[in-house]
Amino acid sequence: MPVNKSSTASGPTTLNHAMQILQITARGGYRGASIDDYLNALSFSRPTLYRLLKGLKQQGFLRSSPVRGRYLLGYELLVLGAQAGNGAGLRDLARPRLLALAQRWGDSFYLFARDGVNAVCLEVQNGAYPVGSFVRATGGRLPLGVGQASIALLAYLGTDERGEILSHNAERLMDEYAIAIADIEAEISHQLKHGYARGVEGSLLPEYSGLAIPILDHSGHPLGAMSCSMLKSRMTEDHKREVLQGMREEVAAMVNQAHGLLYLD
Amino acid sequence: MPVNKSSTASGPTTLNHAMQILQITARGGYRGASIDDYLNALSFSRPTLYRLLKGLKQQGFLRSSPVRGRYLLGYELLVLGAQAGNGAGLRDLARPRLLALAQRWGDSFYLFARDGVNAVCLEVQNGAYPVGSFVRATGGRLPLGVGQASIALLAYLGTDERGEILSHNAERLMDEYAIAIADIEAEISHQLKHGYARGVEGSLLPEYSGLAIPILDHSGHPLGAMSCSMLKSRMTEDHKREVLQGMREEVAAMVNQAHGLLYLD
DNA sequence: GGCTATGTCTCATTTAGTGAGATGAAGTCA
DNA sequence: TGACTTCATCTCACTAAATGAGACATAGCC
Repeated sequence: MPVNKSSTASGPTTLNHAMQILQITARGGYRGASIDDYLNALSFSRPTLYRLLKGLKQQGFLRSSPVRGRYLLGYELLVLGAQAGNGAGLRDLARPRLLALAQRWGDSFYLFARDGVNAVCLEVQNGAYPVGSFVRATGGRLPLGVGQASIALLAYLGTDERGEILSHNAERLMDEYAIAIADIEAEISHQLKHGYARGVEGSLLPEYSGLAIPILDHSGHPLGAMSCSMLKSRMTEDHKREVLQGMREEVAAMVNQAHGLLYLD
Repeated sequence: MPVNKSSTASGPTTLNHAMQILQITARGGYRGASIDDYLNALSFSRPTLYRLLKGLKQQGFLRSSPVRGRYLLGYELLVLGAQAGNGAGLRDLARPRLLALAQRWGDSFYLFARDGVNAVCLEVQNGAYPVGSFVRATGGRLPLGVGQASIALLAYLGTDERGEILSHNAERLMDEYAIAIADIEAEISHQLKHGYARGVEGSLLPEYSGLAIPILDHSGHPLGAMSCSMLKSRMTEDHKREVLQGMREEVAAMVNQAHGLLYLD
């Protein structure tokens, strides 16, 4: 199967080839990809494949698996990824705060940012209580609309932009998550009215519930969202109020710290 | 200044150019890089630079900063990086165990893997007690020789390979960390004799101490190392014994789980 | 020791990326 | 508002540099 039929792939072909290789490798998970995986999915010749594999290995973007003939993603990606997740310095600011929240309340707390039509998880801190979540770890990506953090992010975008995103995601939201656009819009209203998001109930994870609040810059644009997730049975009114309060305090402190850093040259 | 004079950069030039761009961007931290940063450090023309920037942006490897004319690392790197850190599935196996250890003992626990002449941090779980560490987060990299996890990794490599790594790192270890090769070798002996590593005391972080144990596959090769870090004052004999025991149990369980997964096709 | 699949090499071909400079677009500051 | 600076794109000729075909080498495996 082709790698990503929707990618319009205009740049230098070598670059596209290289990225396709990385995507195919990533798709193999911890087992990586084999030569045949590449050759089946790619449109260029074997020597070229090997040339690119070699180049990517030298750059640290790939490494060879202990199993001969298989390739894994290289640790350079991990290093760059760690940097990438720290957009606007948000992650560094959030990490200790998520930890504090998780330790205090025992629930699991998340930092999300917008990534095009998706929400991407920049940081997770699990608490002592067991939890189910759409993302298992840093780097997890969800279509905007799924999960409470999505709502918090969507709510503070321009109406037109939000509309584009939602119509782009509509089919996927319905098919994969059984979430309707109208319900998302209702929750966005709730977010705007009450200052926090609850997420739309879809077909997945029915026994879990969550909360999210946006992280806004001085001009009201969303830098990210902090969210939490817990078993529904834990979400009493009292607990909800307490956790929300805790999250609000941490986010307020973060934004304070951030204003000293952001947008400065 | 040039990006990386030591990298022999042989593959397709476009690929190298692209990777240089990513490295320069990463070097800018959360502020990213500006056009001039690129043009000063690179050897190709401005149109080419823009072409590559465009291509990298389309692939999600870069995104433009809210500040016009600056570029940040893209979230695709975060996603791939998360995958890359899960080599052999180790990270997924380790995460809940690190969390359990951190919650139980309050210290900070780490998962490391070897990355050439470096050790790379695949996962961190901080505990309730404050801690100083060489790596602040996932993706942190240290020259092998620094930190207790390094010792645990080095100890189970072949003698010749270990020698190459150490002589490669020797200068840096001395200059940046005030660590001598002889001391590292002494700690390696300790690791081999007692089954755990303590790390070599260098010039940095004198008030912290740590422990590490290797994660070995069936043939005795190191897949990674689990380590912990704590204030020296917390490292009583009792606490040390308990924590070591806890780590050993978790690692044993991990390896058990892993053997079902590793090297299978 | 043969077998299969991985990885490398050579070389002619020409695609496809490149540079120089001009042009357009987007902010910025007076 | 309008001049100015810097970012970003475009055009086009050029040739460097990536490519493909197929032969060759190497490693693991039975």
